[in-house]
Amino acid sequence: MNTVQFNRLKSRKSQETQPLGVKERQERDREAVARAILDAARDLFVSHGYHNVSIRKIAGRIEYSPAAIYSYFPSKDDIFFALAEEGFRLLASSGTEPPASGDLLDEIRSMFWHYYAFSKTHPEYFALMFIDRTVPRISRDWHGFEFVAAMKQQLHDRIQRAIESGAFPSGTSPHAVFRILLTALHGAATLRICDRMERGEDADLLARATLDAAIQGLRAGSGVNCQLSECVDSEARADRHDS
Amino acid sequence: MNTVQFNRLKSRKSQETQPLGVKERQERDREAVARAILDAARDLFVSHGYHNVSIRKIAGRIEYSPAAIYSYFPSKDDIFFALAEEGFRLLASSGTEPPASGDLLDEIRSMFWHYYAFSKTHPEYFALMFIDRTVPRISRDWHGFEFVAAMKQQLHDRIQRAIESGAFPSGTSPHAVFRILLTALHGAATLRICDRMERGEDADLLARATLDAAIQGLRAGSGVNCQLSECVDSEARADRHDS
DNA sequence: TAGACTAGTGAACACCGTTCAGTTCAACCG
DNA sequence: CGGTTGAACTGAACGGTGTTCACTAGTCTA
Repeated sequence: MNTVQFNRLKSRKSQETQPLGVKERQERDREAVARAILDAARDLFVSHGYHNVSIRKIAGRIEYSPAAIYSYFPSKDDIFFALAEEGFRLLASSGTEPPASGDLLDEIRSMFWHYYAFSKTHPEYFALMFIDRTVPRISRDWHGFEFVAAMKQQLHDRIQRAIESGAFPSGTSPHAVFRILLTALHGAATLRICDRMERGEDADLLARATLDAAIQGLRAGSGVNCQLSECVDSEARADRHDS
Repeated sequence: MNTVQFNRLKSRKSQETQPLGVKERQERDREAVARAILDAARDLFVSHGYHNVSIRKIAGRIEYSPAAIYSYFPSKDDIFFALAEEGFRLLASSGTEPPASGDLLDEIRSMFWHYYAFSKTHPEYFALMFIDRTVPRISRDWHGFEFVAAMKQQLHDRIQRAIESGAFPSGTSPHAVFRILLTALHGAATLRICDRMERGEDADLLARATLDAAIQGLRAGSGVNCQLSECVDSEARADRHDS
């Protein structure tokens, strides 16, 4: 069953024939159970790891039968997708506030560092959001979250200002800086989470060194004009019109 | 059953009471079947993706019962570990030959690029080797492969020579360069494989830009003296004694 | 109060990794 | 040659997975 059909099923009885309050209470009940399912799923996957979460265990924890879950979520993947959205919200909500240290470059560094820090404090969320390949919807749809776009915009703006202040060579694409730094840190984060560090290697040090090297390289003029994606074009054009 | 017990089981009948040739033939047969199992597993996992490989499907493909597999491999994880080793051998065998272009920096760049190229030509191998979190042995044991160490040593040497030639600031740790560049490219490779690129983004361009930025940053002196891991110490000391 | 509708269940289906008693059969020994 | 051994292999099972569906119990509407 696809999501459209499922949503139709959820609100099949939408003619307002009930006295006021009944439908609302039913809706509240539904939402409470749905939330309980997500809470149980989150508990399991945060503490026991992201595999090891089964429909039956979730159902057991909320004392429902496994089949009941399926009238709240069309599939296990959708539960994980909802958790991923939760993760993105978590990342965005804790990462939007820059430290306002005065030094633009330091601010940028610490905002990117936040991405890596998130991978440490919420490894299971991070794995689900950025590494998992079993829930196709995540890789397809995560760019659609508006709070992710907002976070990205904040970083873009700050990078733009850094370019204007001369921290990066003029003509540098803010989006390219954004993607390159994120990619570098993403490497460090995934190496750590997937347990591919060398023996005795300090993950934080490697992450820091890789981020510093990438920033330094960009300041030195690497990738100044590279057009990494189509949307760079439009965003860059918009930026140019704005300023 | 652990591996030691399993190996003992494999060669339990090792008293030479048979006429010459019989034991050899039996051993050859065993190896042929083991190879057939790995071939079937590889076929399935290269073409149908790394999940979607089940013992029952492997058994079906070689027309054995699922239980038969377990007298050749102690568990499914061990089959995947054998495939991962195959992958590391593949990566090392195709990556040891540097292009000898004359420019040391270009040689280094292209040897690292080979890592990223491997992630494109053998995505399932790459995912199993560097991303998978379900087969603990891989993350634990892959550093032990001697051909991996050899490949690493080659890169270390080349980086060392680049430092001596002035391409990187003197005092730069070859191991730090190695890890930082690998981390940066690893980010690009995993973003691509896990399908977390932006819409319309060119993965190769991002990888190239990230690698270039990191190289440029290291040339500019970022991370010159950072000690990323314990073995850096010993290796760096050995290097110093060598030269 | 009769009918409609909903949430929830139990049982089933088709998979999965793994184990084990039992069969088959080639190789060995007397 | 006949009997014995032992390895290879199988079928069936165990406990697990995601998912579906006929059905029940119970609440709300008319």
